[in-house]
Amino acid sequence: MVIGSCKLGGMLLARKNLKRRAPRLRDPERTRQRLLQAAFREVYRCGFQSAGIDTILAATNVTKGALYYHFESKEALGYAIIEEIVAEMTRDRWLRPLQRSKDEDPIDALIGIVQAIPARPKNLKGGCPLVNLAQEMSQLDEQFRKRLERIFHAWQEGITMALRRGQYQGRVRRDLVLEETASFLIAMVEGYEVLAKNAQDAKVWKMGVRNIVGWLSSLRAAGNRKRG
Amino acid sequence: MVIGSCKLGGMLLARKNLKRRAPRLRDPERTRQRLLQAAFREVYRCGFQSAGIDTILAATNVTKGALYYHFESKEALGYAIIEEIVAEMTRDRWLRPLQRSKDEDPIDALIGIVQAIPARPKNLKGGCPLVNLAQEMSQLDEQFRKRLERIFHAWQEGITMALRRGQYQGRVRRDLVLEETASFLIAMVEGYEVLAKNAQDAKVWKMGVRNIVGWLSSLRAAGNRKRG
DNA sequence: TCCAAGATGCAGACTGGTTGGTATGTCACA
DNA sequence: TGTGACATACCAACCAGTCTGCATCTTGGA
Repeated sequence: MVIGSCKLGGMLLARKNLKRRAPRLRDPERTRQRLLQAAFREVYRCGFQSAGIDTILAATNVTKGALYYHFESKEALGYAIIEEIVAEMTRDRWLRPLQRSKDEDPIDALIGIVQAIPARPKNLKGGCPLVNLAQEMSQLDEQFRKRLERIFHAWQEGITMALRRGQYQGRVRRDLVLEETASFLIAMVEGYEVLAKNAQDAKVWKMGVRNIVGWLSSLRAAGNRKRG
Repeated sequence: MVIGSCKLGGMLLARKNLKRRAPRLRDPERTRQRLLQAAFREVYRCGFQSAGIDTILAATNVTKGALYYHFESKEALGYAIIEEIVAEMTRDRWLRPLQRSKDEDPIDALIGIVQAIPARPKNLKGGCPLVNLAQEMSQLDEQFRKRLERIFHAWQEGITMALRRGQYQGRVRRDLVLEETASFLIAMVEGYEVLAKNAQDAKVWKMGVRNIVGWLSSLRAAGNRKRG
């Protein structure tokens, strides 16, 4: 909804209000953001190929001219969704929390992250935007695939680095191939998201979280057992 | 290609040749099968929504009249793909091998099955047909979702029963909740298929298989350790 | 055994609606 | 007064689905 209005936007708005009273006529950056957000929602609902330009426009009260002024084509719009929204979501949910947990146990951090993944019906039914797009487009459009691949890579790298820190701290088992362990975690999370999406049942997701958390606990180093 | 011509078709053909020389004019079941196979391939390539009826027809040299004689609508065609092709693939790759391995170690059987999942570039890029359809359609069409759900359920049930047998035989750990363990395995397989599909790299898939196999080995009962 | 007649299986032109994209005009703003 | 930021009418392509017509097959009766 209003998620898109970032701090920068607010600042620009304030600056304008000092100069002129005109509140928000001709605010191209805002228009672009609204289009992006609406496009993301539409793509999240129907997939990229079936997402309708007209539907996006109807949802934003923006006209076609404006859209094609800001984005060269439907594909370009898709690329922007990946790079500016999907990538940001991954950073927000995974990478930053992992970086913030500098001195904590990375396994605790990962458990917290997995448990914090929202289980609202809307998210459940919609699945993971990253997986949705990868599933649909990676085979059809190399441009899509490369951009998605970057996100996957960053995701895996973030987990790997956190686990490496944990190894140095003696909290994570030494016998693990960390890159593979990170991929394994990602595969589990995505796999369960697919299952839950199809089942449309929060229980399925909760079961998944339980099992993933159990598996994560098994990564602790010998002296780091917390609870059964 | 010619997979669709089943034994029944051959028998009918023989019978016909006795009556008249006409080789295969007017063979409705064969026509239906060819349409189904071509439709499956097209849906596998582009997704259901973006699959074009005309493309399917072009691939089969069948006309629109024939298609809409055999299938009420595009959706009906999709349902048939799920129930007759995708479900069959699951039975073929998972359920029957598990049933066949009656007296063997079910964990060995599962390892064999996972390792036997083809890693050809075509399959890698295309991903798992079941997941593809679930990912795309389960949220948009309840009819699709229900049919896919049945397959998932049968899949999970098949694994659960195999593991239960293993428990009776003392080959599988007693502390497992088998239904959850089965779902966990499915989630892992699907998750890695998504990763491999996006990476388009056989190494990713092989790594996945290694890790899944390792995890499967950890399900063995104490007296059933085979190797590292 | 043969033929008539209805049913089956299919051919292919056609349609109405939707789609991404464009061309041109216009208004705000610096 | 020019350029940035739109608005709107328009278009060609596409797409699922339909309709009519026709060949082939099956069936029932003589």
